[in-house]
Amino acid sequence: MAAALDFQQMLRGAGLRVTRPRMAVLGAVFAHAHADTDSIIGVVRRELPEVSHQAVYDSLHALTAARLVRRIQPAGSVARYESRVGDNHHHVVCRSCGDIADVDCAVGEAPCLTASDDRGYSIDEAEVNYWGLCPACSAGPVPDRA
Amino acid sequence: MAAALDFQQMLRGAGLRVTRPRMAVLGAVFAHAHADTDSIIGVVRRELPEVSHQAVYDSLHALTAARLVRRIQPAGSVARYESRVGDNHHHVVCRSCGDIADVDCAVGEAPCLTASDDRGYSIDEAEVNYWGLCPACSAGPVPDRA
DNA sequence: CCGTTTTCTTGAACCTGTCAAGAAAACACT
DNA sequence: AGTGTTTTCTTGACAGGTTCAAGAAAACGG
Repeated sequence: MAAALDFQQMLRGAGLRVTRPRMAVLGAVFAHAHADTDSIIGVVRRELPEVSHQAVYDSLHALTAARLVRRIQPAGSVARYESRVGDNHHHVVCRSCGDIADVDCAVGEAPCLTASDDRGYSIDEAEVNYWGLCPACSAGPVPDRA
Repeated sequence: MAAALDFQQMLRGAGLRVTRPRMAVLGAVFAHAHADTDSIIGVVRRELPEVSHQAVYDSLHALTAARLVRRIQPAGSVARYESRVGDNHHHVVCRSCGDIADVDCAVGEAPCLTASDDRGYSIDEAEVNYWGLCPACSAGPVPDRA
Protein backbone atom coordinates (compact mmCIF):
# COMPACT_ATOMS: atom_id res chain seq x y z
CA MET A 1 0.00 0.00 0.00
CA ALA A 2 1.51 3.26 -1.08
CA ALA A 3 1.24 6.49 0.89
CA ALA A 4 0.81 10.07 -0.24
CA LEU A 5 4.54 10.68 -0.35
CA ASP A 6 5.04 7.66 -2.55
CA PHE A 7 2.43 8.87 -4.99
CA GLN A 8 4.09 12.25 -5.06
CA GLN A 9 7.42 10.68 -5.88
CA MET A 10 5.85 8.50 -8.53
CA LEU A 11 4.38 11.54 -10.22
CA ARG A 12 7.59 13.51 -10.06
CA GLY A 13 9.60 10.54 -11.20
CA ALA A 14 7.40 10.31 -14.24
CA GLY A 15 7.85 13.97 -15.02
CA LEU A 16 4.30 14.86 -14.10
CA ARG A 17 3.17 17.80 -12.03
CA VAL A 18 1.85 16.97 -8.63
CA THR A 19 -1.75 18.05 -8.35
CA ARG A 20 -4.43 17.07 -5.95
CA PRO A 21 -6.64 15.45 -8.55
CA ARG A 22 -3.75 13.32 -9.74
CA MET A 23 -2.81 12.29 -6.23
CA ALA A 24 -6.38 11.31 -5.52
CA VAL A 25 -6.77 9.44 -8.80
CA LEU A 26 -3.54 7.56 -8.27
CA GLY A 27 -4.67 6.63 -4.78
CA ALA A 28 -8.04 5.51 -6.03
CA VAL A 29 -6.56 3.24 -8.68
CA PHE A 30 -4.17 1.71 -6.16
CA ALA A 31 -6.96 1.16 -3.68
CA HIS A 32 -9.52 -0.23 -6.13
CA ALA A 33 -8.16 -2.60 -8.73
CA HIS A 34 -10.05 -2.82 -12.02
CA ALA A 35 -12.31 0.10 -11.17
CA ASP A 36 -14.06 1.81 -14.04
CA THR A 37 -13.88 5.53 -14.61
CA ASP A 38 -17.17 6.24 -12.93
CA SER A 39 -16.16 4.41 -9.76
CA ILE A 40 -12.86 6.24 -9.73
CA ILE A 41 -14.66 9.56 -10.01
CA GLY A 42 -16.78 8.54 -7.05
CA VAL A 43 -13.80 7.54 -4.96
CA VAL A 44 -11.87 10.67 -5.84
CA ARG A 45 -14.82 12.87 -4.93
CA ARG A 46 -14.92 11.41 -1.45
CA GLU A 47 -11.59 13.15 -1.01
CA LEU A 48 -12.06 16.08 -3.35
CA PRO A 49 -15.77 16.65 -3.77
CA GLU A 50 -15.36 19.34 -6.38
CA VAL A 51 -13.22 17.58 -8.99
CA SER A 52 -14.63 17.58 -12.46
CA HIS A 53 -14.98 14.34 -14.33
CA GLN A 54 -12.75 15.85 -16.98
CA ALA A 55 -9.90 16.23 -14.48
CA VAL A 56 -10.23 12.56 -13.68
CA TYR A 57 -10.18 11.63 -17.35
CA ASP A 58 -7.14 13.82 -17.94
CA SER A 59 -5.38 12.44 -14.90
CA LEU A 60 -6.05 8.88 -15.94
CA HIS A 61 -4.73 9.58 -19.41
CA ALA A 62 -1.63 11.23 -18.02
CA LEU A 63 -1.02 8.42 -15.57
CA THR A 64 -1.57 5.85 -18.29
CA ALA A 65 0.81 7.58 -20.66
CA ALA A 66 3.39 7.71 -17.86
CA ARG A 67 2.88 3.99 -17.26
CA LEU A 68 1.96 4.53 -13.65
CA VAL A 69 -1.38 2.83 -14.16
CA ARG A 70 -2.61 0.51 -16.86
CA ARG A 71 -5.81 0.86 -18.77
CA ILE A 72 -7.70 -2.32 -19.53
CA GLN A 73 -10.85 -2.58 -21.55
CA PRO A 74 -12.28 -6.00 -22.29
CA ALA A 75 -14.72 -6.11 -25.18
CA GLY A 76 -18.13 -4.88 -24.19
CA SER A 77 -16.85 -3.15 -21.10
CA VAL A 78 -15.97 0.41 -20.27
CA ALA A 79 -12.41 1.44 -19.51
CA ARG A 80 -10.96 0.15 -16.28
CA TYR A 81 -7.67 0.90 -14.60
CA GLU A 82 -5.27 -1.01 -12.43
CA SER A 83 -2.05 -0.26 -10.63
CA ARG A 84 -0.15 -3.46 -11.35
CA VAL A 85 2.13 -2.49 -14.18
CA GLY A 86 5.12 -4.22 -15.64
CA ASP A 87 4.53 -7.63 -14.12
CA ASN A 88 2.97 -9.19 -17.19
CA HIS A 89 -0.14 -10.63 -15.64
CA HIS A 90 -3.39 -11.37 -17.42
CA HIS A 91 -7.08 -11.06 -16.69
CA VAL A 92 -10.05 -13.31 -16.42
CA VAL A 93 -13.35 -11.62 -17.23
CA CYS A 94 -16.80 -12.78 -16.20
CA ARG A 95 -19.17 -12.88 -19.15
CA SER A 96 -22.14 -12.40 -16.87
CA CYS A 97 -21.25 -9.65 -14.40
CA GLY A 98 -18.17 -8.22 -16.09
CA ASP A 99 -15.99 -8.72 -13.06
CA ILE A 100 -12.26 -8.96 -13.60
CA ALA A 101 -9.63 -10.86 -11.65
CA ASP A 102 -5.88 -10.99 -12.08
CA VAL A 103 -4.18 -14.11 -13.30
CA ASP A 104 -0.45 -14.41 -13.04
CA CYS A 105 1.29 -15.47 -16.16
CA ALA A 106 1.76 -19.20 -16.26
CA VAL A 107 4.69 -19.34 -18.60
CA GLY A 108 7.00 -16.86 -16.94
CA GLU A 109 8.35 -13.70 -18.41
CA ALA A 110 6.75 -12.72 -21.70
CA PRO A 111 5.00 -15.89 -22.61
CA CYS A 112 2.86 -15.35 -25.62
CA LEU A 113 4.86 -12.38 -26.82
CA THR A 114 6.18 -14.53 -29.60
CA ALA A 115 3.65 -14.66 -32.36
CA SER A 116 3.95 -17.46 -34.84
CA ASP A 117 4.07 -14.91 -37.64
CA ASP A 118 4.20 -11.24 -36.72
CA ARG A 119 2.84 -10.14 -40.12
CA GLY A 120 5.51 -7.47 -40.26
CA TYR A 121 4.28 -5.77 -37.13
CA SER A 122 6.75 -4.73 -34.47
CA ILE A 123 5.05 -6.20 -31.44
CA ASP A 124 5.70 -4.70 -28.03
CA GLU A 125 3.05 -6.33 -25.89
CA ALA A 126 0.98 -9.47 -25.73
CA GLU A 127 -2.35 -9.33 -23.96
CA VAL A 128 -4.17 -12.41 -22.76
CA ASN A 129 -7.77 -12.37 -21.61
CA TYR A 130 -9.64 -15.36 -20.30
CA TRP A 131 -13.42 -15.36 -20.61
CA GLY A 132 -15.78 -17.33 -18.43
CA LEU A 133 -17.99 -17.10 -15.40
CA CYS A 134 -16.92 -15.85 -12.02
CA PRO A 135 -17.56 -18.06 -8.96
CA ALA A 136 -20.64 -16.09 -7.97
CA CYS A 137 -22.21 -16.17 -11.42
CA SER A 138 -21.49 -19.83 -12.09
CA ALA A 139 -23.01 -20.68 -8.70
CA GLY A 140 -26.26 -18.79 -9.16
CA PRO A 141 -26.51 -17.76 -12.77
CA VAL A 142 -28.75 -14.81 -13.46
CA PRO A 143 -31.66 -15.62 -15.79
CA ASP A 144 -30.95 -12.98 -18.41
CA ARG A 145 -28.51 -13.25 -21.28
CA ALA A 146 -30.59 -16.15 -22.51
CA MET B 1 -14.83 -16.69 -51.19
CA ALA B 2 -18.40 -17.69 -50.58
CA ALA B 3 -21.24 -17.07 -52.98
CA ALA B 4 -24.82 -16.01 -52.35
CA LEU B 5 -26.05 -19.58 -52.20
CA ASP B 6 -23.45 -20.43 -49.60
CA PHE B 7 -24.51 -17.52 -47.44
CA GLN B 8 -28.11 -18.63 -47.77
CA GLN B 9 -27.22 -22.11 -46.62
CA MET B 10 -25.16 -20.74 -43.76
CA LEU B 11 -28.13 -18.71 -42.55
CA ARG B 12 -30.54 -21.58 -42.85
CA GLY B 13 -28.10 -23.96 -41.24
CA ALA B 14 -27.89 -21.65 -38.28
CA GLY B 15 -31.66 -21.46 -37.99
CA LEU B 16 -31.83 -17.88 -39.16
CA ARG B 17 -34.24 -16.46 -41.66
CA VAL B 18 -32.79 -15.46 -44.98
CA THR B 19 -33.23 -11.76 -45.52
CA ARG B 20 -31.55 -9.40 -47.88
CA PRO B 21 -29.92 -7.34 -45.15
CA ARG B 22 -28.45 -10.45 -43.56
CA MET B 23 -27.16 -11.75 -46.86
CA ALA B 24 -25.54 -8.42 -47.56
CA VAL B 25 -24.06 -8.15 -44.07
CA LEU B 26 -22.69 -11.67 -44.25
CA GLY B 27 -21.16 -10.91 -47.61
CA ALA B 28 -19.66 -7.69 -46.34
CA VAL B 29 -18.02 -9.37 -43.37
CA PHE B 30 -16.59 -12.11 -45.57
CA ALA B 31 -15.28 -9.59 -48.06
CA HIS B 32 -13.83 -7.15 -45.54
CA ALA B 33 -12.08 -8.75 -42.62
CA HIS B 34 -11.94 -6.73 -39.40
CA ALA B 35 -14.31 -4.07 -40.69
CA ASP B 36 -16.05 -1.91 -38.14
CA THR B 37 -19.79 -1.45 -38.08
CA ASP B 38 -19.72 1.81 -39.94
CA SER B 39 -17.72 0.34 -42.80
CA ILE B 40 -20.05 -2.61 -42.95
CA ILE B 41 -23.02 -0.29 -43.17
CA GLY B 42 -21.31 1.48 -46.06
CA VAL B 43 -20.56 -1.75 -47.90
CA VAL B 44 -24.05 -3.10 -47.35
CA ARG B 45 -25.58 0.12 -48.66
CA ARG B 46 -23.72 -0.20 -51.93
CA GLU B 47 -25.90 -3.24 -52.46
CA LEU B 48 -29.00 -2.17 -50.54
CA PRO B 49 -28.99 1.61 -50.33
CA GLU B 50 -32.00 1.75 -48.07
CA VAL B 51 -30.97 -0.47 -45.17
CA SER B 52 -31.20 1.10 -41.79
CA HIS B 53 -28.22 1.03 -39.50
CA GLN B 54 -30.44 -0.79 -37.03
CA ALA B 55 -30.92 -3.66 -39.46
CA VAL B 56 -27.16 -3.95 -39.77
CA TYR B 57 -26.75 -3.94 -36.00
CA ASP B 58 -29.45 -6.56 -35.63
CA SER B 59 -27.98 -8.70 -38.38
CA LEU B 60 -24.53 -8.52 -36.89
CA HIS B 61 -25.87 -9.51 -33.51
CA ALA B 62 -27.83 -12.39 -34.98
CA LEU B 63 -24.86 -13.59 -37.01
CA THR B 64 -22.59 -13.30 -34.00
CA ALA B 65 -25.00 -15.22 -31.79
CA ALA B 66 -25.20 -17.91 -34.48
CA ARG B 67 -21.38 -18.04 -34.60
CA LEU B 68 -21.31 -17.26 -38.29
CA VAL B 69 -19.16 -14.22 -37.67
CA ARG B 70 -17.03 -13.22 -34.74
CA ARG B 71 -17.05 -9.90 -33.00
CA ILE B 72 -13.70 -8.50 -31.93
CA GLN B 73 -13.12 -5.31 -30.06
CA PRO B 74 -9.59 -4.41 -29.01
CA ALA B 75 -9.35 -1.81 -26.27
CA GLY B 76 -9.91 1.69 -27.56
CA SER B 77 -11.54 0.48 -30.74
CA VAL B 78 -15.09 0.13 -31.89
CA ALA B 79 -16.60 -3.26 -32.60
CA ARG B 80 -15.21 -5.10 -35.59
CA TYR B 81 -16.28 -8.33 -37.22
CA GLU B 82 -14.55 -11.13 -39.02
CA SER B 83 -15.59 -14.28 -40.77
CA ARG B 84 -12.90 -16.65 -39.56
CA VAL B 85 -14.56 -18.53 -36.77
CA GLY B 86 -13.57 -21.62 -34.89
CA ASP B 87 -9.94 -21.74 -35.92
CA ASN B 88 -8.52 -20.19 -32.78
CA HIS B 89 -6.40 -17.50 -34.29
CA HIS B 90 -5.32 -14.29 -32.64
CA HIS B 91 -4.90 -10.68 -33.66
CA VAL B 92 -2.16 -8.15 -33.85
CA VAL B 93 -3.33 -4.57 -33.46
CA CYS B 94 -1.50 -1.44 -34.56
CA ARG B 95 -1.29 1.13 -31.79
CA SER B 96 -1.03 3.93 -34.29
CA CYS B 97 -3.61 3.30 -36.98
CA GLY B 98 -5.71 0.64 -35.27
CA ASP B 99 -5.29 -1.83 -38.08
CA ILE B 100 -5.74 -5.49 -37.29
CA ALA B 101 -4.14 -8.56 -38.82
CA ASP B 102 -4.70 -12.22 -38.15
CA VAL B 103 -2.07 -14.31 -36.46
CA ASP B 104 -2.38 -18.05 -36.44
CA CYS B 105 -2.01 -19.63 -33.09
CA ALA B 106 1.57 -20.67 -32.48
CA VAL B 107 0.95 -23.35 -29.91
CA GLY B 108 -1.73 -25.37 -31.63
CA GLU B 109 -5.18 -26.04 -30.40
CA ALA B 110 -6.20 -24.01 -27.39
CA PRO B 111 -2.90 -22.70 -26.32
CA CYS B 112 -3.25 -20.30 -23.47
CA LEU B 113 -6.60 -21.66 -22.36
CA THR B 114 -4.92 -23.03 -19.29
CA ALA B 115 -4.54 -20.25 -16.79
CA SER B 116 -2.01 -20.74 -14.05
CA ASP B 117 -4.72 -20.11 -11.48
CA ASP B 118 -8.28 -19.74 -12.66
CA ARG B 119 -9.36 -17.83 -9.54
CA GLY B 120 -12.46 -19.99 -9.36
CA TYR B 121 -13.72 -18.85 -12.73
CA SER B 122 -14.99 -21.40 -15.21
CA ILE B 123 -13.05 -20.32 -18.27
CA ASP B 124 -14.40 -21.08 -21.72
CA GLU B 125 -12.20 -18.99 -23.97
CA ALA B 126 -8.75 -17.47 -24.08
CA GLU B 127 -8.16 -14.39 -26.16
CA VAL B 128 -4.72 -13.23 -27.24
CA ASN B 129 -4.00 -9.81 -28.66
CA TYR B 130 -0.61 -8.56 -29.76
CA TRP B 131 0.02 -4.83 -29.70
CA GLY B 132 2.55 -3.00 -31.77
CA LEU B 133 3.02 -1.03 -34.95
CA CYS B 134 1.98 -2.18 -38.36
CA PRO B 135 4.54 -2.17 -41.18
CA ALA B 136 3.25 1.10 -42.59
CA CYS B 137 3.24 2.92 -39.26
CA SER B 138 6.64 1.66 -38.16
CA ALA B 139 8.09 2.70 -41.50
CA GLY B 140 6.76 6.23 -41.54
CA PRO B 141 5.33 7.01 -38.13
CA VAL B 142 2.77 9.75 -38.07
CA PRO B 143 3.79 12.76 -35.96
CA ASP B 144 0.80 12.73 -33.63
CA ARG B 145 0.33 10.53 -30.61
CA ALA B 146 3.48 12.21 -29.27
C1' DC C 1 7.32 36.48 -5.46
C1' DC C 2 6.38 36.44 -10.62
C1' DG C 3 5.87 34.78 -15.08
C1' DT C 4 5.30 30.82 -17.83
C1' DT C 5 3.44 26.52 -18.55
C1' DT C 6 0.44 23.00 -17.48
C1' DT C 7 -3.76 21.54 -15.58
C1' DC C 8 -8.50 22.05 -13.97
C1' DT C 9 -13.51 23.78 -14.48
C1' DT C 10 -17.41 24.42 -17.05
C1' DG C 11 -20.41 23.23 -20.52
C1' DA C 12 -21.44 21.34 -24.69
C1' DA C 13 -20.89 18.06 -28.26
C1' DC C 14 -19.89 13.51 -30.40
C1' DC C 15 -20.31 8.72 -31.56
C1' DT C 16 -21.35 4.04 -31.05
C1' DG C 17 -24.83 1.51 -29.83
C1' DT C 18 -29.66 0.66 -27.89
C1' DC C 19 -34.83 1.01 -27.16
C1' DA C 20 -39.55 1.05 -28.86
C1' DA C 21 -43.56 0.90 -32.07
C1' DG C 22 -45.40 -0.13 -36.20
C1' DA C 23 -44.82 -1.80 -41.09
C1' DA C 24 -42.98 -5.24 -43.93
C1' DA C 25 -41.09 -9.49 -45.16
C1' DA C 26 -40.16 -14.58 -44.58
C1' DC C 27 -41.60 -19.04 -43.45
C1' DA C 28 -45.03 -23.10 -42.62
C1' DC C 29 -49.12 -24.98 -43.87
C1' DT C 30 -52.97 -25.86 -46.65
C1' DA D 1 -50.36 -19.85 -54.91
C1' DG D 2 -52.89 -18.01 -50.59
C1' DT D 3 -53.08 -17.10 -45.65
C1' DG D 4 -51.67 -16.48 -41.03
C1' DT D 5 -48.08 -16.25 -37.69
C1' DT D 6 -43.68 -15.03 -36.43
C1' DT D 7 -39.60 -12.67 -37.12
C1' DT D 8 -37.24 -8.88 -38.94
C1' DC D 9 -36.76 -4.22 -40.81
C1' DT D 10 -37.70 1.02 -40.76
C1' DT D 11 -38.07 5.09 -38.42
C1' DG D 12 -36.97 8.05 -34.89
C1' DA D 13 -35.56 9.13 -30.52
C1' DC D 14 -32.50 8.21 -26.82
C1' DA D 15 -28.52 6.83 -23.74
C1' DG D 16 -23.85 6.41 -21.78
C1' DG D 17 -19.07 7.03 -21.97
C1' DT D 18 -15.76 9.89 -23.71
C1' DT D 19 -13.86 13.91 -25.94
C1' DC D 20 -13.47 18.92 -27.42
C1' DA D 21 -12.88 23.90 -26.44
C1' DA D 22 -12.17 28.22 -23.85
C1' DG D 23 -10.97 30.45 -19.96
C1' DA D 24 -9.62 30.34 -14.91
C1' DA D 25 -6.62 28.41 -11.64
C1' DA D 26 -2.78 26.10 -9.90
C1' DA D 27 2.12 24.30 -10.06
C1' DC D 28 6.77 24.84 -11.07
C1' DG D 29 11.50 27.33 -12.00
C1' DG D 30 14.04 31.16 -11.28
